[in-house]
Amino acid sequence: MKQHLFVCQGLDDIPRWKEAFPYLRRCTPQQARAQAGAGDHVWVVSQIEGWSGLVQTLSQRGAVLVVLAYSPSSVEAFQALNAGARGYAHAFSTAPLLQQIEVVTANQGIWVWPELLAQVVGSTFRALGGEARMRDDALGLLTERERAVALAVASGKSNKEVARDMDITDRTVKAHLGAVFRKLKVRDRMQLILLLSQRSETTSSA
Amino acid sequence: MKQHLFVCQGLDDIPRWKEAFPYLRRCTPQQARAQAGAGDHVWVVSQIEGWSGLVQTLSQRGAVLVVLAYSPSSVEAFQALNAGARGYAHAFSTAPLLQQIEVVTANQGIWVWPELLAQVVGSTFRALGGEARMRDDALGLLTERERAVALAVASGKSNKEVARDMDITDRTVKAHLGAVFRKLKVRDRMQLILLLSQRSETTSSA
DNA sequence: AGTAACCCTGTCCATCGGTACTATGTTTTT
DNA sequence: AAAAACATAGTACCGATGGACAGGGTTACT
Repeated sequence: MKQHLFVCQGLDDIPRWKEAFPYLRRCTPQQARAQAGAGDHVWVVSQIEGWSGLVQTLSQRGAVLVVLAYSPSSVEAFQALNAGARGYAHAFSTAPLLQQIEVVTANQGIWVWPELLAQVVGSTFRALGGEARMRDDALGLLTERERAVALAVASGKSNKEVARDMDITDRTVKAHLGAVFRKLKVRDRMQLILLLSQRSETTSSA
Repeated sequence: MKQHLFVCQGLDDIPRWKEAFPYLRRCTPQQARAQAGAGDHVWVVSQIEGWSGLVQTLSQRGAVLVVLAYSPSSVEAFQALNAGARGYAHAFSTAPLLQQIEVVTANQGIWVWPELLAQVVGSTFRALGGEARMRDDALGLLTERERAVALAVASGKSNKEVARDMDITDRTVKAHLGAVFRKLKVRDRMQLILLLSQRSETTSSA
């Protein structure tokens, strides 16, 4: 029989989840690794250590994986999907939404947090489209200068270094960078570098 | 009322489709463009000219788009999804499958031709997922905890997040991280992530 | 002329990040 | 037993970072 496992660290015990799935079982990552099999639905909170490894293992085993995030990000969503998850949603999703996600994933569908959908679709399927258009969705949103700043920062430079290289003030660099963060929906330069390096990685291996 | 439109050129008249959706209406691209609105389900055969433009227009209008292909390809799937389609399937899909797709897309999900999905999901990117794997001289220098911290940080997490995930203080995270920087001879987390992603690239190609 | 978008700069401020130094307890090695 | 390595955690310091807010200058489109 298909079982519903909910993998969390121990603290989170949200009534919403039990409300959505009364037959749901909480368990530790270890238990999930031991018990989950093909056809099972496994919900994983992205706060647990090594969640992506767990997702990868169980999804290869044929389980249906959904990753729940307390603070969703496009980068993490990308990682989740690449690890084999079929869903990526906010951990505070309402019961009806959780049920909706269950319906979708049970039917071979993919469910991604709406705010991130465009981003994730762009970066996930970019690998198949060739390198010409990858600048279009992510970097295409940016202006000339913003793009320059983004690329410089993504290469590991500090704001000051970028400022010196571009012959502008670091205030201006910060201004551009702020716009980049907003447009690409990332929260800091670390996530920016992850987002931007994904394209060269996936393209190079394609 | 939500209507189901089926956009085709004129030749295809597959019984399967009507079997799956008795209330489905066939129409031309022009009719679809004129009639389809928010909430409508529109199935578009990728053989019609300018299908991606149509998909884009209607999806922006709030319609649910599914692209049907006679010879599915990853590139075309990519185009479809980027144009805003929520589904991409084989035109000869069975009636139950079509209904399944309808369920998924009606619930904000994405449905992609399974063979293609495997290709996408299974492709590349083990950069940050493989914490279980012992690899690389660089990470080999690190202790267990240092490696865990390094990988967590390299996946874009902040010190606090890593601390929470590993159930230790952020001071300790800093301590480990300091050791990582010293051992790997990098100045900050930026260079760490650049180093690690560079490594996983070479590893994946090997 | 007016609106908008972009580029540049600035201030203020809260937080984060990295380093230095210290310290305690555990395990392993010598 | 002594030494070394490790994991944890604390304080203190200071620069880097990112957001909020406020401008001024340019170009382009209406």
